[in-house]
Amino acid sequence: MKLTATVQRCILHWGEMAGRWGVSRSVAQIHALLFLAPQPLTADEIAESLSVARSNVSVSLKELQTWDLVSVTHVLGDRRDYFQARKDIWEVLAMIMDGRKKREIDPTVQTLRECMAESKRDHETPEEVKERIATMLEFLEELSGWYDQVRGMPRPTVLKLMRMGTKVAKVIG
Amino acid sequence: MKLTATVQRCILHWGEMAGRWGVSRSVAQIHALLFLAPQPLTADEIAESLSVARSNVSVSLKELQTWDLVSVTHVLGDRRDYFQARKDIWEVLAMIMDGRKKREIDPTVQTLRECMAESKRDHETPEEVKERIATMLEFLEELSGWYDQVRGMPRPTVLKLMRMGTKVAKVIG
DNA sequence: TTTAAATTTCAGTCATTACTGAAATCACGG
DNA sequence: CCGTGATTTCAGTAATGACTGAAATTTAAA
Repeated sequence: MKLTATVQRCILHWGEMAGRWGVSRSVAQIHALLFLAPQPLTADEIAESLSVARSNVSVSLKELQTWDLVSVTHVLGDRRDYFQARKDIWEVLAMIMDGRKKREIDPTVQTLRECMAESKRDHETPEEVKERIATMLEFLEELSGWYDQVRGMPRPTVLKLMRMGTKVAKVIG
Repeated sequence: MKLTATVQRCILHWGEMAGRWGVSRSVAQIHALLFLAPQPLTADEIAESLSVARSNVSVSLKELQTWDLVSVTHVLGDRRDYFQARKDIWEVLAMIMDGRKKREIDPTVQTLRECMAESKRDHETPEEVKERIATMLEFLEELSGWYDQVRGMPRPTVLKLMRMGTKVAKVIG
């Protein structure tokens, strides 16, 4: 499948951003391709379009599926898997945020809890330091709880809140 | 400087998270150390505490300063630089979010704008695809603007909003 | 059950990034 | 402006992570 210049540019940029986003270049490029593609693509088509090894595509698609960003479909009379990406950009962001929270925040909260417990019978560590750890743990837990609450809201509500911007602050005084 | 077991544990965890956060292990460890340290430290103390090369500390501290997470102080009659980290966890998060926005979102908005402009005189790319790019650009711009608004609010207001949780939605109907 | 297409696994290679240590530079006191 | 201590630069090396391609496995039609 030949890609148009505009599409290529997007895919390449996505790939360049990959490092900063904590995924490999291939994963990002494949996601960009599937996100833009009008119809689902087979793994072979993806490999050819992006000039990467077929096996690389396989692994990358697995990762995109663990992020819940890509799913598999089939066409009648064709044994091959067809892959498609979530097209709703809002959902895409939500999936990425969920993933980041799970991978970046949750393990840290876990570790900090253990550190707190451990520090109970630890008489070397200065109180000040223990307190700093405690504060940080509280903060992360509060943030985490807040995120879950917002995630639980219906999307139009969140959008409305966002669109009100600073006005919300005035309304609630 | 000898580190207590609890402190060590925190620093090591921070280091392990580093990859996912898009910084090097050293940068993360140094940040953790300075964040927990009761008083500012010299580069040499840091290098020794963490067993990393002095030059590595130098480079890492530079990076932490570009993130506005670490600053330099001095003590009278001592030519050495003393480094301290922001202790306010809220501020720390804000700095990290600012940095991520600047490095991850802003360049993407920029590129998408260019793609849009380019796609005007591009007759190969299907309308559907162009539209998808446009939608994503709009979304990122809206998100970006919203973030700036919230960043501009006084901290107590944001905290109040967060603590209200889902109640906000009910208040504004 | 056989066969062939489709997919995945994995060991090895390649590329990238992080880190070290020596040498160069800077900054200040004398 | 010389000398000493502090800091930075940078070339080389080490460590890490990504990618390839061949072999193994799975899947389903015949």
